[in-house]
Amino acid sequence: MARTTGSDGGKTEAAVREAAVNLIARLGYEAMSMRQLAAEVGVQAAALYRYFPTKEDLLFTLMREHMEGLLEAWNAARPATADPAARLAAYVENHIAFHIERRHATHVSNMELRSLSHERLTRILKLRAAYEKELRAILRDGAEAGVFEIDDVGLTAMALIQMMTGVIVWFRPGERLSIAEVTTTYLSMTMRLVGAKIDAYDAARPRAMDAVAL
Amino acid sequence: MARTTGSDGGKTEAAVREAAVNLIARLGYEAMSMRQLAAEVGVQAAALYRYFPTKEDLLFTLMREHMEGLLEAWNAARPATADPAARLAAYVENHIAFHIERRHATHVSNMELRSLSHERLTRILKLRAAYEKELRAILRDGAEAGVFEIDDVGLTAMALIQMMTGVIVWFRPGERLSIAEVTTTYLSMTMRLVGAKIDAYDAARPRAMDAVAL
DNA sequence: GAATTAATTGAACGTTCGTTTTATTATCTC
DNA sequence: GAGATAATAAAACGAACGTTCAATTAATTC
Repeated sequence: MARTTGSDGGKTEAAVREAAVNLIARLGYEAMSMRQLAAEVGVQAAALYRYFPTKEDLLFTLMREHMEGLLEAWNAARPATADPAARLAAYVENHIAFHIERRHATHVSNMELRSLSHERLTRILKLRAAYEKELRAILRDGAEAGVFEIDDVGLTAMALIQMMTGVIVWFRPGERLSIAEVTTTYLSMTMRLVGAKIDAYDAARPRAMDAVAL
Repeated sequence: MARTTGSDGGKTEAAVREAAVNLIARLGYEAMSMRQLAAEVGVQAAALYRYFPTKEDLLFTLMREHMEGLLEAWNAARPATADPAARLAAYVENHIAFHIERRHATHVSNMELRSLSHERLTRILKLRAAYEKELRAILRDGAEAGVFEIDDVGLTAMALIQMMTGVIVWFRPGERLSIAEVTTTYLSMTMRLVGAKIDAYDAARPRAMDAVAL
């Protein structure tokens, strides 16, 4: 046999990406074989090489698009205001929503970095650094404006990101807590952690503005 | 050749364990080959099987001993007092000190769980659950006593553990910050996060007790 | 110092891996 | 409907994998 009826390169590639994210998240990059991935897609292993020249190319593509998607999501969600508390709240909300929605891709991007070549690792880490820099800027502005109480901006940024990203380790959709409840709790923990002077969680929500004492 | 002069089973086994932790942390369990590990120890691959019947046995042994060590360290560091803030401070200090000291082993225990058989995975997760239960008990006591302000004990415990364990991702001994500085900052972030009513960091240190307003 | 035990080597086993090559068939173009 | 192109199957490649086994030598025992 050769080309199968109804075969479509676009659909196959999309199916490969989705299956790869799930398989790598579950088994790990090294443990997933190309034959396993092909079987999941319903295709022979050789067919995968029409879309990705090597296994590492596939991994890198998944990671790069995940990180670019994260930066794009933040650029879309970034509020216009200069208020550090409102910006921090938006950052937290975007981060948690994005990571819960893409748990598997996040797992891959965080756990499989060591399987990339040096050059590609550097490119992914640059994207990550750009994203983290945004948080540090918010924390620095808040600290300088006196609305946050922060010992060490860099260290606090890392602590917050680890805390927020950690959600994907234990969160399972449809269990005890909803995404909204988790986000609310993480927001208040974040605001307390940075020593926010006002109830910035409410202040960050325009519809609740009038109820907040500024 | 066969047995080499000066060869000693005890020393070889210890060398295997140490090399395995470092190699698995750096390359990942699946990516590390038994031949690579043997070369690191200065021995042939077959020699490894005198000490560990399979590669997975080696992994499991490293993980189990790491988790047992963590529980033992906490049992040794656990303070006698009932004061939640003091107990929380002790938990944070012990957690950070232990994890920084054993960065590589922690990496292995956190990242390679999926390479364990179901039965062994369960055993490791039980040890982890026992350790996390200790933190939840502290948080619950503090919330009930009114010295902590906590929305959700389980969620706060997970957030704190993720935040604290995250230290091993970016901390490198001998760089900008010392272990003591990191611990101090994490302690104050923790106390703010749980809404501790008093400066529990100082309260947890007997020598500073008299300076704290109770 | 002979017998026993401990520690290791070197070679080999069967399997699986990522990848390549070639052939074959479906779909599209005109 | 013929020709071009896209999408896949099937088979094969050499390399590397975890593991086993027999042989060999060092250290220990008596």
